[in-house]
Amino acid sequence: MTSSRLGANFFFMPEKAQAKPKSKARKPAKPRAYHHGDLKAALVEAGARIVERDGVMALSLRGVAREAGVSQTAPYHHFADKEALLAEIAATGFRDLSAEMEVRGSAIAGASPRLGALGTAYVLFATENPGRFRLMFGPLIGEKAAYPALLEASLSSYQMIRDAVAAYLEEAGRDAENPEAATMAAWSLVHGLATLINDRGFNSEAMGAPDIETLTRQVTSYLRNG
Amino acid sequence: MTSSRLGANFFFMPEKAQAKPKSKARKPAKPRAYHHGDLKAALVEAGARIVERDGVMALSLRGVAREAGVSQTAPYHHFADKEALLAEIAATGFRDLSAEMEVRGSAIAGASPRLGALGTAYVLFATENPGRFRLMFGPLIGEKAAYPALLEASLSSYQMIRDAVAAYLEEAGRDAENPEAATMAAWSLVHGLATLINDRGFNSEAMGAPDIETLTRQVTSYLRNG
DNA sequence: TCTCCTATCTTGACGATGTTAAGATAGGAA
DNA sequence: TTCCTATCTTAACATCGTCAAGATAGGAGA
Repeated sequence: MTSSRLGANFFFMPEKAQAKPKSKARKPAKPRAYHHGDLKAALVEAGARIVERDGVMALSLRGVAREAGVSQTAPYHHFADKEALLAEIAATGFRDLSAEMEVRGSAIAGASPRLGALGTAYVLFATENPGRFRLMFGPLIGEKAAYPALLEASLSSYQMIRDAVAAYLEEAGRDAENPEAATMAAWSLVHGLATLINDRGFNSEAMGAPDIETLTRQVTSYLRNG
Repeated sequence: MTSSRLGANFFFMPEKAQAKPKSKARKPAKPRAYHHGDLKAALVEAGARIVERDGVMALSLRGVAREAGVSQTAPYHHFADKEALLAEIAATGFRDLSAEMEVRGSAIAGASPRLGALGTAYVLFATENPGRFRLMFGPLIGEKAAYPALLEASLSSYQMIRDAVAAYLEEAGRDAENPEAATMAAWSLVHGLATLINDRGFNSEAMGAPDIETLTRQVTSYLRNG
């Protein structure tokens, strides 16, 4: 009953009626040679494709094998189990995230706008790759630290943000502050924003933010203005 | 390679070696009467119990039925499918979240500390009920807006935060600002923090924050000081 | 060049899961 | 007391993750 003021524009509201992909096509893409050139990479690629096309919950090991045109148990020669494949896909997500932050941030001069660019890159990556983003932070991978490649890639992303935050603090003459805590605040803000956007937690237009970049700038500005 | 500076204290690192619950006990709790008094509520309760005990991924419809001491297809007389059950469990999560925010926030006088109390309540709820929290925001429930009870409960929680933020802005003489955007910033911050804590995104002790309350206060303070 | 070793890939099978179909039961309305 | 219907059960199906055992082929050593 307390929801009447906001109406249908906030929180978990569907923006449009969206048809489920479902894609019942079950054709084994291509009959390949007996020894696939680099099946491991092909499986990761196929898995990422499925995750973005049909969603995280529609990702099955057998489905990935089908998409790669290979038998159902072939993946077990390259991954210990399904979770290991998911971890590898999630790792590519962190690598792509880092790359996108690098692209958007490296050319910018001041530490403050550079930090903002990283935040924008973060939210944009999340909204453009919602499947992998959910894989990277969702519960499908139980113990994420158990996968070295995933851990390495995620630490690398963290490090980029941390360095940008530290530079920001230094530029502001606040070297004494704990950069870890400030990093956590910055990361939390963009991460929460990305998560809420992906879950359609709210309608960005109702906030006067026409696109995600503007919205991100708008929200992150609160970290400076209070 | 960029991870050497932070070492093993950040991001997806396991805090302790944690044994998996696994609980292989398969006893049908109790032989009940043919017509269960209120099976629907019992199923939701059993599901919530499993989700917190064994994790989100270990939650199966058949398992919930077993826990409730009922046949495997009995839930279908109360829920359309598994997702509908999950949505109901997630809805109880939002209701409990709202209740905890109410308890921690209502007694506090000023709008600013009250907002801080809500944030603390939010993070505490997430860390004390990680299973349901992951259900509430994770990918297991695909289209969350399709479940009226879940939508209603989540909107109610949103409303509480929004009201607190609006009061905060008013107290600060900033009525002109868009409360939606400020709400999004506040929500994003605590939501991201809670998510990252639950995924063991970092070690709170390394940041000089002995407990979650202190950590939350520390991180949220950046929203005021920049 | 030929042999054979082994990583790679296959088929076949098992238990568990979500879900549907069809039948049994019981509590209350007529 | 009769019987209607919501509630619950058993049986079955396709799919999933995973293991076991066998087939294939590409390259190393002769």
